[in-house]
Amino acid sequence: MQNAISICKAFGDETRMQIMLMLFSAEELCVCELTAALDLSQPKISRHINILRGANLVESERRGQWMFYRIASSAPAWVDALLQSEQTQFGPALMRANERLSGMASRPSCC
Amino acid sequence: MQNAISICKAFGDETRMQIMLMLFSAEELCVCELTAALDLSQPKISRHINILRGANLVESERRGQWMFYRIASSAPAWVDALLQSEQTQFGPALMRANERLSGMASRPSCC
DNA sequence: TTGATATATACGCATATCCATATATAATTT
DNA sequence: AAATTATATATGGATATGCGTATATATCAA
Repeated sequence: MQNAISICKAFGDETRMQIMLMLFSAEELCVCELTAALDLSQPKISRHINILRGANLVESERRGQWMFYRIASSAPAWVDALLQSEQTQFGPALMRANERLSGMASRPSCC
Repeated sequence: MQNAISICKAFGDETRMQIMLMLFSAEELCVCELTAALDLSQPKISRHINILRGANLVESERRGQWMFYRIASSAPAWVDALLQSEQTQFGPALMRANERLSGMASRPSCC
């Protein structure tokens, strides 16, 4: 499914909204980075990321042992507008998440 | 609640998406018009309209025995973009709904 | 007040969703 | 191959959501 209803269902959960907002501001993150940033369990992140993938909201790419996720380029334009608008509302929580991300030990530095 | 998560939850259901699309194209409709247009039971329409109201997506106004609903002016801009985009996808179904609405006997002709 | 029409809500049930925990798979390193 | 790290999935249980039917409330007309 790639229709608006599935997309809205995907956005209708705080964890998934937070994941999307993190990907929106960071371009690309792996599961362990999201786990650290949002201070949530790894299975929880994986499970929710999978739902976002089912709604075609994120694309994945394996690089070594890491799975990197980013917002799908095929997402409708209003998704961008939504995230832009929410970035403001979620401000404080997002700040804290980004601080945790910065403070993360041994961040997968890419290749 | 008036945040994006509640709004997305509200949009994450086909009946509610259809109601919103009808209101988007018709400006203002009462429950019995929605019931006829979408060919759904009255309690079902009422129940879903109430959820839309809880998400601050619609405003209501009683006029005589009828309750008229329209899309809330306070809705975020991306809601408009979403509906505009969905209007295209839902095309055929919306056409049929509007035909049923036109064919409705004794439509509440206002005031 | 009685009856008719429009709308809202309550109830019981089926299904979906979310969670925490445990475990499986996959890539990497030694 | 064995150990380690990263990620995905399975399981059981709690809560939420949606549905149909029945009923309550509200407005109007007579």
